[in-house]
Amino acid sequence: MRVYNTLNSKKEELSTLSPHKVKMYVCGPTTYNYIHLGNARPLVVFDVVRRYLAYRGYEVKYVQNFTDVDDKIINRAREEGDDALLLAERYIEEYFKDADALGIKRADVHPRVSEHIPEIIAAIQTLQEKGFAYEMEGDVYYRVRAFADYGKLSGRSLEDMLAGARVGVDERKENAADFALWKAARAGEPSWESPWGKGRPGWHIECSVMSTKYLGETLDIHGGGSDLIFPHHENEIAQAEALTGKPFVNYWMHNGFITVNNEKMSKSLGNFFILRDILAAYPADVVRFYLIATHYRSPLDFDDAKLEEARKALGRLKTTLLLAAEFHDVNIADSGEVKGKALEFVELIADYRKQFIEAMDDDFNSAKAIASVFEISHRINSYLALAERGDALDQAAIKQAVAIYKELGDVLGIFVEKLRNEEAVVSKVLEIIAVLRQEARSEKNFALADNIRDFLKNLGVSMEDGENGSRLRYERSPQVEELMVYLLALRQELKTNKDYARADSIRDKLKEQGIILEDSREGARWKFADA
RNA sequence: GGGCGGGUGGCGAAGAGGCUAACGCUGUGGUCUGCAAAAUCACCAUUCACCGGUUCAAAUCCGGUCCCGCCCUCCA
Repeated sequence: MRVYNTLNSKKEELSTLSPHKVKMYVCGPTTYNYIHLGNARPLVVFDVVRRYLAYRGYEVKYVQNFTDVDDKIINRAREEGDDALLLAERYIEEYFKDADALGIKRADVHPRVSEHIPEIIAAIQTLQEKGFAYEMEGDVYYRVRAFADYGKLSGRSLEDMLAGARVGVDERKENAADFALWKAARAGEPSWESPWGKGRPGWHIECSVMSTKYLGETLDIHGGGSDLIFPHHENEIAQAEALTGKPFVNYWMHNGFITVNNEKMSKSLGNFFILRDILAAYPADVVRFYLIATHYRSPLDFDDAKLEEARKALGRLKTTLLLAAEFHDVNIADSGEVKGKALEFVELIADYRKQFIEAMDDDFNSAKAIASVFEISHRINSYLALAERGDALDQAAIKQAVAIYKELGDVLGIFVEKLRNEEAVVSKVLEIIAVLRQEARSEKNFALADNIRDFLKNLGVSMEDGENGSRLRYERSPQVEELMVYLLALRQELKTNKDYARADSIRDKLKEQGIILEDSREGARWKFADA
């Protein structure tokens, strides 16, 4: 398994500290707002990395922090007249809603800065004792000159940096590149007692302290967006390695940015899209698919058309699941064995799984891996087109192929059922049925009208005809499934009677409500348009 | 100014010395179908920003040119 390591700009064979175990840390968000799409990329990317490592037999310990003490949070809280820590807490909760929707597995530990102040103070003290830090009027700075390897991650020398550094240099610092470990408290800010007086931690120290606390002095993998390479990760290395004298991280992984019109999506440019808004318009698995259909290190340009394309592509993959489920017949005994043509087919699918693994083994190339998933989808569809529903061999072959297909889909996390409001759907479908009956009545097609009323009655839905149409009352809400089964059967009857106008009208009305009907030789199937 | 990364069909996107340059979207034609959709079959880059070089062999390596993005300031 090979991993691209930012430390030396090469793909390297993954060799973990302990066999079959991975210690992994990913920089989490500063929680002063809802996360935007750019924040979502590393979440999804490293979630896939984590799932894939687990799939390959690694036991992964995954830590992701929350920066809940920071200038941004303090400013935001001040604007809103809120308490900084409470505000941060609130957005942590919102963060989890988004992450859960995207199918991101929770980290084993989600440490927060505010809960690690003593450890951070102790670390700064140690740095000071070792000569890597100095205090200036309640502020503590890291002495970059003292760390010989400074710049090894970002590939720049201290001299390079000084040439460019001219923005707001604090004259008190020994060196322009020195960065804050501890900031003296200003009025109205959250602060903690320390040997340097009241204050709070600088941004970079938290990650060094919390990652090593939960994962040990050396980590296998540390991930984050590539905008963190400098200065954040460079500083993390300087701090952690000065503290422990050991290598901090063996593999540094960085994801590329999301751009809008080829400009980086960022909070400061203001061209960002709140994930919550995107999720209101597109299912989470589509967003997830969009994010991993491109290699994680490549830039990814965002616009609606891209999501639309992802929706269609993923829809194709899901159709295969639907077709296979339709084909599956519980009444046919499955010997579990396949031979002949069926065996060849299953072997072909297994071969694509091998290709999938090869792609993912090569620096988590999910874009390439997805190609194998499409191949499998395609092969299953083709096989299905010729398969016999009553054939035990075909049943077994499809079952095995689909198992592989789902297995790979789950590694990527792209086959997620959308949670939906069942009641809302039911009332929409009921409405359609009611209108249908109304039309039948006005056309004096009482046989059909009564048929509908009887069906509803059996479900516990009563229909009371009044002057202005009919009123629906029901004690318990019927299932979408049973309504659809009925509606489809009814429509089939209409089709048999060549009443195409009415049959098409049903299809159109359902489509308006986000339900797609597709006729096939065996009958009709239905699905949600956004599933 | 310094440090990175990139330019592949109509679009998105893999490929990093040698199989017909994956895969998806779009488009075209056929099958299926009452129609639609879905599925299926077939077609759609002699060519990988440009110029030169290395090699039996280059989209892939080397040199140069032209564009584009990112970092050097909070940012995933």
